[in-house]
Amino acid sequence: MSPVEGATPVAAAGATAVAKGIPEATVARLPGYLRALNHLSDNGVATVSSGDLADEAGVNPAQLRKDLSHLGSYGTRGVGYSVAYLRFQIGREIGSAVDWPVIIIGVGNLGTALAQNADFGSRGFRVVALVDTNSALVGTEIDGLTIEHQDDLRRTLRDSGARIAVITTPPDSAQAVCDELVACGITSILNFAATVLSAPHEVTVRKVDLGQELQILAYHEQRKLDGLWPADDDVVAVVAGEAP
Amino acid sequence: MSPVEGATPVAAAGATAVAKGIPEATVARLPGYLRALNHLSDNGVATVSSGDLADEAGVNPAQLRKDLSHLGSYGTRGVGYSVAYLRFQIGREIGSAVDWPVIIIGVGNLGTALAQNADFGSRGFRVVALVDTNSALVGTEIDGLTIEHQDDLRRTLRDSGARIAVITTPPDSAQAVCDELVACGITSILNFAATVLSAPHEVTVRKVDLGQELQILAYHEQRKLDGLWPADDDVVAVVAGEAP
DNA sequence: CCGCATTTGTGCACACGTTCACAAGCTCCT
DNA sequence: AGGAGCTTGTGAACGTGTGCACAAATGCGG
Ligand SMILES: NC(=O)c1ccc[n+]([C@@H]2O[C@H](COP(=O)([O-])OP(=O)(O)OC[C@H]3O[C@@H](n4cnc5c(N)ncnc54)[C@H](O)[C@@H]3O)[C@@H](O)[C@H]2O)c1
Ligand SMILES: NC(=O)c1ccc[n+]([C@@H]2O[C@H](COP(=O)([O-])OP(=O)(O)OC[C@H]3O[C@@H](n4cnc5c(N)ncnc54)[C@H](O)[C@@H]3O)[C@@H](O)[C@H]2O)c1
Repeated sequence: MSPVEGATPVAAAGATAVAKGIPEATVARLPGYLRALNHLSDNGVATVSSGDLADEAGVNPAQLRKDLSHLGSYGTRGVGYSVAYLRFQIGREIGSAVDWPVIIIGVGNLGTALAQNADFGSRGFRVVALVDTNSALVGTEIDGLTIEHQDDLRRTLRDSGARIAVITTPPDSAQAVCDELVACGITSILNFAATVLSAPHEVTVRKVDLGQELQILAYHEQRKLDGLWPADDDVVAVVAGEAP
Repeated sequence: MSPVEGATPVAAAGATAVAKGIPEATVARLPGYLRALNHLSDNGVATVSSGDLADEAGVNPAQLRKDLSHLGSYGTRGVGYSVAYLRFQIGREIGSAVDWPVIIIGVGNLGTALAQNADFGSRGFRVVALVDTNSALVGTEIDGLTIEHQDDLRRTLRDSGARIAVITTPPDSAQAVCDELVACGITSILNFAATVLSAPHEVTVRKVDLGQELQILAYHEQRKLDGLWPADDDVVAVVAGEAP
């Protein structure tokens, strides 16, 4: 589309896309597309059609094309999308080009599992700090990272340069931890505690509630057992990550 | 509303509500209301208005009322909702009245954390079986539960009576595990592996992808850093769990 | 017994998200 | 060079979700 576009995908990179307004629903699906593209790339696929990519990502082909159209026209009619180029463009758009530094607050069962999870690295994130209040934990190491005390949060944040915080404390402490993080300038929080966090509107807060997910499953399971199934014909295979 | 309504909420229980069609978006919020109600109940609150409950659950009051109206008319105009009664009704609707038996496939970092998580019990779920392929793990115990071998899946499912399966295996194995579960009659699956699972449409599959959540956060964080913030005035504090 | 303050339940309008259907554009083959 | 066969990008229809605004209903105090 641009006058000169080399074989190397990097050439035609513009500013951060349309600069404004990618629908939230689209943003929520872009990571899925990126994962699908990585998978295809690993298998040596160089070009992919919207249909095939949509299958891999588990969405409707029209939806995929509309989503991608919000980033720009990166496909070629009659051919499809260059896997490498599209991967680069989506990666740039959602900021997976850089390695985001992440801090984990609350190194219990879940916090430890997250800290040891190798998956994060391949997705563009790096755990750079661990914080807890339990003095028995402070000072010990996980994967070469020393656990710091919650009282030193501000210093730990400054030293590590973390930009995204993950809260894995018990629900009671979550709001207090959130307030402290916000006071220290953190504006992106992922919360695993089963509480609604209130934060200033410029702070992005996302929640992952396992219990909630199970309860939604239980609702559907109960309906099936109640014999209301398969009374109607609508699709029930639901894949959620954000809201349906 | 019903002619005779005793102090004990159990009296007026009908069939499974309107029997059909509670919007999916509402279903996704009901667990949150239930949690809020439990919290209020713990604090000795007996009656609550839609405004207060909405605050606790982090939603719009009108939304809350509309959601609840799908279950029936359980409030009293001029007064509000009985915490105990509403809790009972929502619990019955989403099936949290019973203790759902859960099986966890893949007892690694994450699977172990989930198995040890006491939260589940209080939300109406009980881990009744653990399965793995790693022979070093099979036979060992976690919280009094012996880890079974994946090859004995069918027998383990039958013996434990599990109705909901949680997949915490590496992504490569997830689809195979899913297929086996479906073949054994499981119709509700929660998947933590970063893959899109394909299953028959009568099987409900939900996905939790931490990497995806972080990437969505990273997108917003990048926009803030890019100085596109606070250029516009719209709300950005997003709380997700399902999808929008 | 009546009027007032309060809160629910819901009709309605709007915004957002999804899917269809098709013109525009590309490649390849003859 | 030209047409056949695909595939993208997008306008338009449709469906779902959200939030306002208000009538209906309840309790209370005088
Ligand atoms: N483990 C799971 O599988 C799971 C599943 C669903 C939800 N959750 C939720 O995730 C959260 C963590 O779960 P967990 O199993 O790891 O709990 P956990 O009790 O094992 O760990 C909590 C950790 O947080 C630390 N902590 C407490 N207060 C703190 C504070 N103010 N600042 C810093 N650290 C603090 C504790 O010392 C402890 O190490 C809980 O809210 C739980 O409900 C966990
Ligand atoms: N640990 C985390 O915090 C985290 C975060 C995000 C995503 N995930 C995802 O969750 C999944 C599990 O993560 P983890 O850290 O626990 O990994 P892990 O490697 O620690 O555990 C995986 C377990 O699954 C078992 N397993 C492998 N194949 C199996 C099969 N066919 N049947 C039964 N069991 C099998 C392995 O023996 C192992 O015990 C992965 O897909 C990972 O990407 C984990």
